[in-house]
Amino acid sequence: MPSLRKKSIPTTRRSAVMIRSLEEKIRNGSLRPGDRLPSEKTLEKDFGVSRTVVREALQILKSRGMLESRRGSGSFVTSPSHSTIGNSISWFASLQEDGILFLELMDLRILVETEAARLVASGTSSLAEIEKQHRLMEKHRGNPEHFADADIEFHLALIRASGHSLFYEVEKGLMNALGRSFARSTHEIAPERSAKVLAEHLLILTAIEKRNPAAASKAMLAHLRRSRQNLLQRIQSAD
Amino acid sequence: MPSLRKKSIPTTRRSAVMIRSLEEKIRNGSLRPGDRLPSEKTLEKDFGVSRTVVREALQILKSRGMLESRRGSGSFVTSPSHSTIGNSISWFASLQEDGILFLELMDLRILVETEAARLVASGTSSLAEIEKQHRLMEKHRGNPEHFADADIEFHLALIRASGHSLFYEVEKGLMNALGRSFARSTHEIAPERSAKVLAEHLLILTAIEKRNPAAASKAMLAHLRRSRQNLLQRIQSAD
DNA sequence: AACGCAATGTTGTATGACAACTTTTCCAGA
DNA sequence: TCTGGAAAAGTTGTCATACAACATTGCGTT
Repeated sequence: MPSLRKKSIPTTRRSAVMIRSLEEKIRNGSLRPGDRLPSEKTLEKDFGVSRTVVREALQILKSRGMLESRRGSGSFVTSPSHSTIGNSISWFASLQEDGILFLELMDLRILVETEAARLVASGTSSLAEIEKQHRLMEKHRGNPEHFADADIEFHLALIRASGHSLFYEVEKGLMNALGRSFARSTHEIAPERSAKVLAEHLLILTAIEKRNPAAASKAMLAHLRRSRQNLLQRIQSAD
Repeated sequence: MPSLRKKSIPTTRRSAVMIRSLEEKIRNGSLRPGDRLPSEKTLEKDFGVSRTVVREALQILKSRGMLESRRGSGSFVTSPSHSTIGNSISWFASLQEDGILFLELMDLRILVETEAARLVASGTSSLAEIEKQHRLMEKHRGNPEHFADADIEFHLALIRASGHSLFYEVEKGLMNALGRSFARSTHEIAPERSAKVLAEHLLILTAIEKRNPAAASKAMLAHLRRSRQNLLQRIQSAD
């Protein structure tokens, strides 16, 4: 059992210098989103490494969401909107099988959405999309699957309307992580529950339409707190 | 989900099925943190693919922080402690050079830290680490660099004390993304400013020590709002 | 038993080849 | 000249093989 702080500084991987170089070029703007990178063969020569290393470096940047490759065409710098935040939140959630982490996800969701509701009510942006999703939910009251979808879309539309791009990215990630394992169990919600959800949504929507930030955030807080409570019960009953 | 079927599904990558399989084994516990994966040669045969594909799959899992490889030894499942949430937030922030995004990062920071302060004050966890960082800040009042470091550590320690692992991960990412462009300009803070920071921190700390959640979150909110205001001014003056 | 050291196992890198797909080029025909 | 379309060239995806760099195992000598 060595593990005694040996000098074993793991020889810097050849791909690392390449990654730093490419990152720098992206950061300082000489490679901008949408641009095509030099071909792998070219990069091979530029950096004096084998294609193995080139592909490894590109792979790492791809899984960070900075690049994407299209077969036959090339590798391109992507815009950061392709939520890698969401992916990492999902991964963060994936390892804990105890439900505690889901509660933590819900905690963050409460913070973000409550603030977003306040922002929307304070602002002047169009509420058409939110109202549309609300009507959709009423329409699909009988269909649990569509109802749940519209529910998610309602919340996402609200955050979009807040104009806060980071909140939106985070929320997408949270929804994704929460949704996967809980959407199914949400399918079997009783009719009286969906009525309750609709009523709470209506409260939020009304407050926003009246441009009342305090009421909007309060209504959202109440709605999500109840959601969190449901989640908690489900987790405890599962143990 | 608006399934916009792209024309011609571009052939699922061979590595994808491998990734899903390994992810599943990690998730259901048949591969646990610390365990060694089968060798690449073995995986080659198990999945019927070339080593290229095996290495690509492993690489993706590595950059998600799920695995690490040691040359000559093998690939091992890592504990999810160092999550990649921070990296993706940094990346999200890296491309926007207009300061708007920094404000958004600050917005999220305000939400998370305000809530964390409330949690710490409500709980019973030890405050030793927070107090230690506070004393460090006082000690380094004259040294802007060390002062800024201790400042960051103060806030991180506070969130650690809240016991909320997701908040902590998010905060680390935010600090990292904010810190880079923020820390430098913070170097030149005037002495009266550092005094103000210390006073505000003391307010927070006192409220927490008195186990007064409302006061703690209020003090934190005031502190960070002022920080945000500073950031805003600096951005506007830079334009 | 303790130590030294070779054999073996594993990941990292290089090289070459072909498959799958996209973009460009160029030529025949109108 | 212009157009259509097929050939050509370019690019990423995958396979196969070989060796280098490093770690671990196990055997044989002391």
